[in-house]
Amino acid sequence: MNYWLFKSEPNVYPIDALAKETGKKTFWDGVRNYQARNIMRDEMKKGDLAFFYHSRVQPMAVVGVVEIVKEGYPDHTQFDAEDSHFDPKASKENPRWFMVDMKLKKIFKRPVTLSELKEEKKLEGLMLTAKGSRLSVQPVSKKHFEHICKMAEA
DNA sequence: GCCAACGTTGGC
DNA sequence: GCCAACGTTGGC
Repeated sequence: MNYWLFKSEPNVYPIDALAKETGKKTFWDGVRNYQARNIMRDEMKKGDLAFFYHSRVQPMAVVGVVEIVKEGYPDHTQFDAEDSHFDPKASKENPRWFMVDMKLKKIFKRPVTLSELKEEKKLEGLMLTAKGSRLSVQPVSKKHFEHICKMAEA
């Protein structure tokens, strides 16, 4: 079992929105970065857990946990000329972009803020806090995942 | 709103 | 296949 982290801007899609989805799950469309795509297409497995991180807006923090409920499949927005994520080079026979389905597991009562993540020595090597790291879907080690969960409960 | 860091594109 | 130009991300 592997662990991950999704970034989201809360003004676009806050964690609260996950709880309101029909059937309590949502597809994570719109990712247009090859590294992130590869992770969703090839590496994420059903049952994997991931942090949900709020970026760009204060407080920037890990705000909860989601579970992967469906493995990588083509992101339909790439085929839709009306959609802002439309990709003219993608076709249904040859899709370029993939997404997964997730469902909410837990909203932290005490979100773990970015500055806390940076200060914690045990989280050295965490991709999120690495300089210049912008990947919107990224891996988290088991050790780091568990430690951040502990921080959220403290 | 700024801008550093990074990713992608396209001319050569 | 290089790399300049451009676009985007995301913390500050």
